[in-house]
Amino acid sequence: MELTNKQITVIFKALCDENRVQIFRLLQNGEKCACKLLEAMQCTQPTLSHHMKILCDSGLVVGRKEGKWMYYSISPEGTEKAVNVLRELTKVSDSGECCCK
Amino acid sequence: MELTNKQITVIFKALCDENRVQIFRLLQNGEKCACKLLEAMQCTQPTLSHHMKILCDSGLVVGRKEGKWMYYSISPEGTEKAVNVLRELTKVSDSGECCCK
DNA sequence: AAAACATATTGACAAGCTTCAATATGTGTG
DNA sequence: CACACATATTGAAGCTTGTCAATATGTTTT
Repeated sequence: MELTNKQITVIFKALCDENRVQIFRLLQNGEKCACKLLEAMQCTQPTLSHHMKILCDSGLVVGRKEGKWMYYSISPEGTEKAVNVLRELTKVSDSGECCCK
Repeated sequence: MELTNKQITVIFKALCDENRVQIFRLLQNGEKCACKLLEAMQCTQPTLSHHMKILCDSGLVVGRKEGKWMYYSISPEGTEKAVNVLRELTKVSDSGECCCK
């Protein structure tokens, strides 16, 4: 299953913002509801909602709705996939020399 | 050695742009000089230079100067570190439940 | 059904990023 | 030393992203 360059950028955009990195740290000890995340973060509710959308789009985080609450957690499948993508993309085959040498 | 949130974003910004993802693909089969990369990419020389700077800043790519040529390659140390950072940041400890539950 | 609550969406503005033309720096060559 | 060449830097334009106030949507409670 090959990903396009575009799809790859979507995954890693999750980690391109300090606030979103902070959200990962908050989610490390398990699922958290949006209200708890909002308490811990220093931003408004719409801003948090925006970041959570980007995180979910990346596949690294999954959301689960329960009544009026929204629970977010780190996706083991998503993160495993991200690690594999990173590994693949940075794997060196070294099958040749550059002509300029 | 703990990284700040900011430092983590610097690493993954390397992979937030389609062109830079493309550059990784070009570097996968070994070190390449800037002129070869420029040939393969569809951008101007200053733009490539800018992307290479971001890639080097991330630590995922290293540059080596030889005469008037600049050779770039994927850094095994940098990529290993990035994988570890990604693993650490997305590791779930699951040491508690959210209060809202 | 209305009120209270949690989260999402919209629209606007500011900050940051990508891109290029022009120019600068540094290296080898005649 | 002057010229050609490879790459880097600067400055400006356009696009994208992050942020917030205001508002909308959907859920529970009274």
